[in-house]
Amino acid sequence: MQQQYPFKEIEQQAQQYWEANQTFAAKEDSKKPKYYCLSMFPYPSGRLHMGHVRNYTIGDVLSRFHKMKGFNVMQPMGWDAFGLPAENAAIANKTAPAKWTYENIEHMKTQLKQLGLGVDWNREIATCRPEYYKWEQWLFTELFKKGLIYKKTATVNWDPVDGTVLANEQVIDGRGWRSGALVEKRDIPQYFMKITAYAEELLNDLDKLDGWPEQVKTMQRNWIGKSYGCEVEFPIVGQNGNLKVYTTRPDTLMGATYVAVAAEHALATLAAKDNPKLAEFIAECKRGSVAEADVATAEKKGMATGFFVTHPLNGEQLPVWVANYVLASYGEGAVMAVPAHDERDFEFAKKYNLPIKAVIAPKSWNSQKVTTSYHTSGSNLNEREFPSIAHDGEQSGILNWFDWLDIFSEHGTCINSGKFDGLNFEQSSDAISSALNSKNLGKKRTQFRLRDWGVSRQRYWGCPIPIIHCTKCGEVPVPAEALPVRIPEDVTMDGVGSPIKKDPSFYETTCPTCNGNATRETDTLDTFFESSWYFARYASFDCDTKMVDERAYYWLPVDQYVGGIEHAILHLLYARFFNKLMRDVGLIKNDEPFTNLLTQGMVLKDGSKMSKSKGNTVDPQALIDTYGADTARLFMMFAAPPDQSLEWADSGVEGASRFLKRLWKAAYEHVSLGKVKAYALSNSGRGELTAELKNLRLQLHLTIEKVGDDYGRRHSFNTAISSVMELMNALAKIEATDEVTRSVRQEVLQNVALLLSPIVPHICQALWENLCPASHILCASWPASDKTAMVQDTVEYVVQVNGKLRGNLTVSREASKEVIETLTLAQDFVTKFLVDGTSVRKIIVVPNKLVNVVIG
RNA sequence: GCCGGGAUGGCGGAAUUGGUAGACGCACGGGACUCAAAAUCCCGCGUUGGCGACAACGUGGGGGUUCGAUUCCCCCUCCCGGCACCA
Repeated sequence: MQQQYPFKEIEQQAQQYWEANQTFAAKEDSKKPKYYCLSMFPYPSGRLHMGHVRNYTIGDVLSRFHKMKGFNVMQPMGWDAFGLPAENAAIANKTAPAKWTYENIEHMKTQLKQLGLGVDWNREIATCRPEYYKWEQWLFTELFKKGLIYKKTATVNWDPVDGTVLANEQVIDGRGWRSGALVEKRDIPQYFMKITAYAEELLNDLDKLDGWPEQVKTMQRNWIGKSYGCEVEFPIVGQNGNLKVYTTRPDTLMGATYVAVAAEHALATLAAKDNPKLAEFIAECKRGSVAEADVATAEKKGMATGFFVTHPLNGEQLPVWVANYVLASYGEGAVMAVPAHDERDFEFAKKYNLPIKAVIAPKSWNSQKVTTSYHTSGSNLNEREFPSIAHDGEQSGILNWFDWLDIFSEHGTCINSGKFDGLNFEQSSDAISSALNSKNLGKKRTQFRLRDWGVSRQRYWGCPIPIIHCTKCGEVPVPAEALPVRIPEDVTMDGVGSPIKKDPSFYETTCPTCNGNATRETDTLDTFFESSWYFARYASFDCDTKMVDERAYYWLPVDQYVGGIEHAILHLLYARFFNKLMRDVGLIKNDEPFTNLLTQGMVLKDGSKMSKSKGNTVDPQALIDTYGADTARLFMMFAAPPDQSLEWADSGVEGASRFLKRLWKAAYEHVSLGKVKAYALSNSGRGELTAELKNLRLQLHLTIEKVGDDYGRRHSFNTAISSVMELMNALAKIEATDEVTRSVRQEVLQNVALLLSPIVPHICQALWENLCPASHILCASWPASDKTAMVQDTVEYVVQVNGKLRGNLTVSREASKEVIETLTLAQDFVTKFLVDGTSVRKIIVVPNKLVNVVIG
């Protein structure tokens, strides 16, 4: 054994050993419980970043731990290889996106191998390979035939100067990132997947996902957004037909004072026909990005259309406005505005002097005497008198208008609503919807916020959409035997549009149905398409006859999925959707793809996400070169719990490296004294252990329990490491070299190697070779704790007086509550507080923990 | 704007079910070793007062529940992630 910790040598040897022995090659084996551990595959951006190191180390720790626990583990790896950055790099470097991508994959694969991941590289996939995307093209055609994919127009960001569609990311402050031109919204026909047909199941099945973080399930629930409301129709004055809106607050219908439609709404278009000012306003609304965050934070603007609608219940005529805060894509693209009970409507009404009419009061308010209708043009808006108002027992005569509003976006009791007065939310919703129903002007309806998934992209570096357009036969899916539709890889990118859109050899074809001249679809699929089913392909990575074969029955669902919290909604929802689609075409049997989910936090530097644009990246390669993979892995796992963001610190790496050096040194000094068998009770006939060694063994076996629990249940790798550090600190204090001490030291070191091997596998394998030359660490299983070593004779209690720590009390393990109370009251640090006629009011004893004496 | 998270010493974090706040590590200070430095080892290290024993304060801010709150409830501030074409 070398005296210095030779990390380079150790890591190379271990990695060669794993490769030569195919240590991590996964095989179906019904005798063992399977454990499919999947980390989100990387986009091959060029070099590994710290987020990758963190993600893949977490996955590797869990994989290796479960392997030791006797599971049949599969940990695969692949490449999410289509995407926008390849096109940008290709334009910048004048190379083909494919070449750039394949070179990046080669480089990053080398880097990943240096991390020492227990990955089955035989199963490697890259989504840009025809063997892979052939199958999603096949699924696309199947779903198209089933009617689960359809075409409709959708809005995109259009750069009028570059003549290209821009991603939301490429729109900066409403302008194209390259051209600087004002971006326009443009409607083009695109393919959509009917994810809304699965909305109910996607929502309900969240309840089955006990192994998912609650926050992720909540985000998905809110995203799917099932709401119970009412559709209301407002007859349009002087026109045939009604303006339909959807509302979750039918109880406020009597307070509606105007109706607002999106700029894209048909009524807006109609009104703009002979109203140039309105047409200009609509055009203005259509400038800027389509991203919801931009729309929602924009200043609220609107313009009257000149149309009026009739209130379905009270017959009042309400103006129709075009408003930029109404989303065309949600509900009906039109809303009834109730300024008194909706903050956005209120802000809008104030700005444009629209009436505000309060119709809901908190439950305990005296409704009859409340004056409720005001116009914002009044000069004394901010101080209104509301006579006889009692709010939850509190008397108040004057209310600020803004307080009034604050109170009233919640549910309450109807006021100023005629026959609905006095009804609560549920009652008035029922009564108002049935009133609408009887007039045939509305009904109850559930609504999802979730929209169908637009999968068309006007880009080159993606999977071609397998549709042929024939003037006679229409849209014809490419027959299975003609798949894949290959994306040509040898292209030049000029920055203006997609090369395949200008390449007749790609798009000119014949119709599979009538054999006449036809053209191929030149849009490609959203790259989320590829990442929505790769987890299933790993099980059947080499199957060339089916998308997935019966091996998927064995491996699926994924037992543990690990990836960034930023994927909490989109990727994870699409993958769940695809799992159900594949189930429904008979490929797999499970309902949900990922049984357990661990969402890792970001790696930050100076408080913000490491990114090239911010220039605050730390290259993991330098870290591995200087300190080795084990140090990199140890630091990553030690610096923060996996689900929290991790602040990068160079000095912390130094500390991790120091610990491994100390560990190596401790083993070296021990081994250089010669062989010794690990202490165990069965061969303990060497007399009583000293108290010191007994305590060390107690700590060892408590640590074994804690670390197993931290890995398996808590995923708390940082505390697992710190408890092993404490154990090593305790071991370092023992200097004796007699046979018994050495046997206990051997026991500790052997177990430390096992406990740490999921995190720092290379050094642990080398330590084991030296500690136990006859065996191999990969054959060793997870250690069991020795219960007899953990029996303690005494218990230490914390003693509080009035909740403040005042001392400690050591009692025998069997001491009764009464004995503990008596002993506590005999302590000086308790009695000194018993002065001036005070007495003991109460004694609280928390078994094995704490005594609190309440004195008063 | 909406949805979801987060905030604890100089720093990263610990406290697992309401029960010792600050484990473990970093940084820093002192000491040992050394001609010296690095490395290594030992000691100290929330704030304030005190020679000390000890005492008071202390988990983003304000309120509440409790014998006891970093933990539960209400309100607020700031930061992070997502918002459907970045992946």
